[in-house]
Amino acid sequence: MHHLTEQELVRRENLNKLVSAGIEPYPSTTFEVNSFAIEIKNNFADGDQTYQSVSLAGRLMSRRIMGKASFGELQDNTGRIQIYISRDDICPGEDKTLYNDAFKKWFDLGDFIGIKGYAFYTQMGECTIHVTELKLLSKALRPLPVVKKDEDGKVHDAFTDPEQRYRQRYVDLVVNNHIKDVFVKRTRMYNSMRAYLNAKGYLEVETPVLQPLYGGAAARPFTTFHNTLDMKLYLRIANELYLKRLIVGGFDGVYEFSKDFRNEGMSRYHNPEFTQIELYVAYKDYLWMMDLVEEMVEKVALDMHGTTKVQVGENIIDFKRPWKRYTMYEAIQHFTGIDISNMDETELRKTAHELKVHVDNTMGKGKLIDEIFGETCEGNLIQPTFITDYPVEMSPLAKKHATKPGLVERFEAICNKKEICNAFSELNDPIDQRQRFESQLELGKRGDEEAMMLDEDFLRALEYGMPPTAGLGIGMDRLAMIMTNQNSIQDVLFFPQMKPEKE
RNA sequence: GAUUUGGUAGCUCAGCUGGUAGAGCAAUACACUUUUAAUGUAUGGGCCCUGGGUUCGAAUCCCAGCCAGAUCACCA
Repeated sequence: MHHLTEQELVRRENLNKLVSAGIEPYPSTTFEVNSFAIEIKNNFADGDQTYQSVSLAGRLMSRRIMGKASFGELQDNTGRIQIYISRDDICPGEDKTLYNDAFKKWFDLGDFIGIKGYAFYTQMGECTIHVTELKLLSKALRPLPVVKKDEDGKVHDAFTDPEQRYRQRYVDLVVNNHIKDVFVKRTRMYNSMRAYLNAKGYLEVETPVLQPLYGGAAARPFTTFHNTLDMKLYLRIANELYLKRLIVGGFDGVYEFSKDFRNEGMSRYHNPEFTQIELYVAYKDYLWMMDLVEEMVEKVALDMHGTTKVQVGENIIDFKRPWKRYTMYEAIQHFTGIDISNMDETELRKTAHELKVHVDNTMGKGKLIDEIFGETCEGNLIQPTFITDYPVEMSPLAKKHATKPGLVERFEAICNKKEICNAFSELNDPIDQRQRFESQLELGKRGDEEAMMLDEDFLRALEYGMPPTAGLGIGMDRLAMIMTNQNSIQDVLFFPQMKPEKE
């Protein structure tokens, strides 16, 4: 129990006084709500016979007491509306306790109240509820930050400290009502994608979070332990290998919104747990998948904003199809003027030095190309752009390119300088897949902590035969950042991971 | 991890080259029946992040640490 502040003590005293007066501070009750703040404000016109018997519930967020009458603001799920309370309306009899003592002294800002009354316009022209019945629904024992707007609309005492906002998101949501919009939009984004994929007939599935072997991506995992099985388990870093098993099993299209966990650094783009959607569709390849991504993301933008154009920071990003497409070699040539498509490792290393790209001796050909691309191209790609045909060394789960040796059939979509999706024609040749795993094991032995594990059961599944399959992963948090114009992943997660709060 | 900025009342923040801790809002008390950042009068409220040091004296200067933000590098 922390030390109580003066204001917390006052609120506890107020609670006791309410109880003494026979007013239950936490009544067990339902309160029938028939209207909402913003709905009334948007629809009520002076003189209308509508909204003459309304019932609302929410927090009391401000109070202006003028003797026997008071104004205040009630904040419900939709927003705020002014309320007008006159003593003799809520206390028609001799007993004025509810107004004189309870409302004026013992209620506090932040308390949940239920009101009944009728809408009207004040002399100042503000849509207001004239309260005829007032009921305390739940007492608040801690003071909320009081954020105010002056007559020019300028905000005072804004609750902006990011640490407090993230740690006490409940306060952030109450006080900074616009924060809700970000999360409502995020859910709308999920709904839009679900609707799109369901309409195509793909099945939403669930696969294990606790995995005896982790796989499907290059990343360091979290480990945990199962007592009864007496075994080490990993929290998944991707769900790719399980979804492909389902394609082996005969589903033509499966997808999963997957909460994944990676034990790596944190930044404004990285949270230890994050969400991806992964989609696998049988009898398709990566070129087909590229069309799907364009179509789906364009639809998401339309569903969320009513237009394909989305403001992100200082840029307007247009998701209208078709998006630009470059092979990785073309992109590098486009932004540096250098054609690296026929270079060997030595020439690539020399080129990297000339371009002032930081490389080291452990890097092979594929990694060198990837570094050159990342340094010279990514930062230039604001509008959604597909980059295709990656070096095979970087893509142990992707199918070798049908016509281009050393490359795989893979693409990423880059948008606002960041990767938003990664997709390929899935490697379904079990012998090739085993060799790729084995070269990953070699990397692991050399100290690469992100190297993949060899998954015998996954190979067994492939040996039973997997149809040609296109696979896709989209970082939902990254996409949400773009679609809601937020600068940090913490702003699109309700509860971003934080260090423990000190006492 | 590197660089950098910050941590003072419930909230937002002042506090200069060291000299008794400040404002607005919130809270408490009183007044006020159409206000709206309500108003007026009065009142209370502080481990100045933590620990060392310099000094007669530290919120302030120095060192170390903790926490957080921003930028950069790597994984989505």
